[in-house]
Amino acid sequence: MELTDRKKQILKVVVEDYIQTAEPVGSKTIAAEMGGSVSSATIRNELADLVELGYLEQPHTSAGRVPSPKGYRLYVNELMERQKLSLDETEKINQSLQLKMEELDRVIAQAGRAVSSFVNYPAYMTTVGKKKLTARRFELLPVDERSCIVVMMMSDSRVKSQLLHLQLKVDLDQLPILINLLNGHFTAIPPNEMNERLMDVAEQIPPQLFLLLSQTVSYAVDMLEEAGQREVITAGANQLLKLPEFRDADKAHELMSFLADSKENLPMPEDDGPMKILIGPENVSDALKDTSVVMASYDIGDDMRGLIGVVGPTRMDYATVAARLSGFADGLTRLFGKQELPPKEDTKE
Amino acid sequence: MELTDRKKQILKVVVEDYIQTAEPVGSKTIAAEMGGSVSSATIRNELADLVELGYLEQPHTSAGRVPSPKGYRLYVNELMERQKLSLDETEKINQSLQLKMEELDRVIAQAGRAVSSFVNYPAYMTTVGKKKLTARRFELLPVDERSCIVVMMMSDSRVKSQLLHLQLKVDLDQLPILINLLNGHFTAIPPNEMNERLMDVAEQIPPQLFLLLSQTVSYAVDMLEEAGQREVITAGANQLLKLPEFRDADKAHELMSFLADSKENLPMPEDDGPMKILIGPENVSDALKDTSVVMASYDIGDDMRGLIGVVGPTRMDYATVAARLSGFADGLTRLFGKQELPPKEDTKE
DNA sequence: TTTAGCACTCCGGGAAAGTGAGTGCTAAAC
DNA sequence: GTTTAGCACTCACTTTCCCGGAGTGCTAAA
Repeated sequence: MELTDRKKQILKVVVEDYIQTAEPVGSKTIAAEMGGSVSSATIRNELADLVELGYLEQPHTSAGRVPSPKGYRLYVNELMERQKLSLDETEKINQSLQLKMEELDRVIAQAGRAVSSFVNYPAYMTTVGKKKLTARRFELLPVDERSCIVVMMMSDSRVKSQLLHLQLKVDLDQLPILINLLNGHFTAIPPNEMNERLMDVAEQIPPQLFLLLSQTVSYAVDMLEEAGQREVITAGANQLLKLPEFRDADKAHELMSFLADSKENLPMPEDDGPMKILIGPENVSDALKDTSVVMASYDIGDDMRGLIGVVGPTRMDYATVAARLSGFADGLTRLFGKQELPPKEDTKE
Repeated sequence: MELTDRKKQILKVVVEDYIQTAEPVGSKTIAAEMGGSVSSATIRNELADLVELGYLEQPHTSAGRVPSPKGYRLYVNELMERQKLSLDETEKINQSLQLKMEELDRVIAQAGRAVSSFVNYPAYMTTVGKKKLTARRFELLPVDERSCIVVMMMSDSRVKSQLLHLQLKVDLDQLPILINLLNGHFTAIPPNEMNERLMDVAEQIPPQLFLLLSQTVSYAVDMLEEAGQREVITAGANQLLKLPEFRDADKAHELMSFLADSKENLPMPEDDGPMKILIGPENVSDALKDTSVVMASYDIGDDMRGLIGVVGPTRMDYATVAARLSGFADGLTRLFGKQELPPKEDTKE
């Protein structure tokens, strides 16, 4: 059953007023805000209906009205005006994304901080990739007879490297053999198969080479597994404390702890479009039951996507947050698009 | 003027009781805790003296006593019993330091989280190194004609690498020339001199090689500067909210914001031993004026030291925190000592 | 269907009063 | 001189009570 236009307009006013003030909104205020075309008594009748229908709630008998999650949902879906970013804001976003291309994690972390301080709510960020990460190419660079550098290029074109200290001296002439072995047998396979593969090739080479090989492979496995698993970082949790709904230390603590160590259970958009909003009880995690989350995703390249989420009270300024967040998402897509380097022939598996 | 033994004992009881309860301590409680050898009236006389001398404070006329910073200082210097870690605790610390040797930053961050959750206060971590970071060795690995991998080993033996996308095609045969150039002219000099040096060698090579060279050098400069500047990470800020002194959202917010973005102004021990305690107003930063900080440092190797700090209310459990923190510091020293790999002949400059 | 009017509800703040932990002082005991 | 018991006093904290005001729901008129 559709709401009348007037009811919708009233709902909109209630939501927007409540978002600003965090105080229940009374009929008189609404009447004023609607330009005096109707009296407060009329509004009261409408309000009673809206409560009846579940779009609004009344903290107690003689208080104003507060939007319910259902109310927010309707607001977000139909009533909210999609905001455009001002030039100034776009400018600011781009400025905060003037990042040197460093390691991916660091870029994301920095962007996360920028997002959080730009929307004034805590933010979290992570990445998702459909394909399993594999090694694309190995190199071994001799340093001295007791150590060498492993370089591994991964299927997402990131390059990782580390100094390895060898248990045994290795003949430098034999390094090419190892490199061939690595590139021949250990590329394009998922990390969990690498140890098996290691057994397969064990007989083909002399034992002292095998030691270095297994050290290298073990490093590769670690790296791939670590880079492949989604890490969630959060930023700006302290922003919560400015909000009246989190002045209660217990509430704030609960949510902040949740944000601090939830690595897995933060909401992620699996399927649909670039933007998603979860309101209050729509969240699965208990800790988020009376908060809202706005999420956006962006392209990183190589079939990876990045994800930004913003957490706030249900009384969140959805319009502004959504606008700014998608501004950031666009900015990040552009950032990674520009710096996206490599050809990626071999990522089929 | 020295305090009598009894005064000291009373001070100790007050501090330890207050640390536990966060409530002003009364004469009766003290008398009881001292085994009834003296009456509460006697204690009251002593307390009055201790207030007079500035070791204790009285929130208001008819309240119990609370230690002043001066009182805590005496406690920390003389009265506090150096705690030993229980086997169980040592075990836990070691367990939480079972880290794979990954990138330094990540290891430190992880250790920071462990520290924080082990002492139940926020922790911050950073590194300090006396010498300027330089490049020790370069390598270029061709990928295809439009891209190659730069590998740079730094003077602290860390290895960084990245895929570079080339603006111009480069003849693979010429890479060795570049590598020689890099290793000959750009090692063991601080990053800020690299651009000058780049000018110096400009004439020696053909222009299209120069482009790749300058790209590589620019990457090297970025890397060195970034790795050389101390980054401060914080963990467990939410722990604050459990403490009665931070139930006030404004106070908590102030300190948490300070921790979140203070990259420079957190206290660092410059000189002295492995452990340092700053109490309340002994801190320089305003935001820390009524908090205390316990710091420890540990060896990373290659003339770098790591630093762990713990922030809490002046009413901090100094004995326990100090013990656990130094447990961690030892653990980390051992961790880095074990995995310390390389020979370091060339770090002289 | 809208509006004005009115009695009613209930939150929030502030004053008043009671409670109790703890003190400082005095005078006696050791 | 030091310690102790006794006692009146102080002051934060809690509870209770009261009141104003914002906002409601209902009714009756427009």
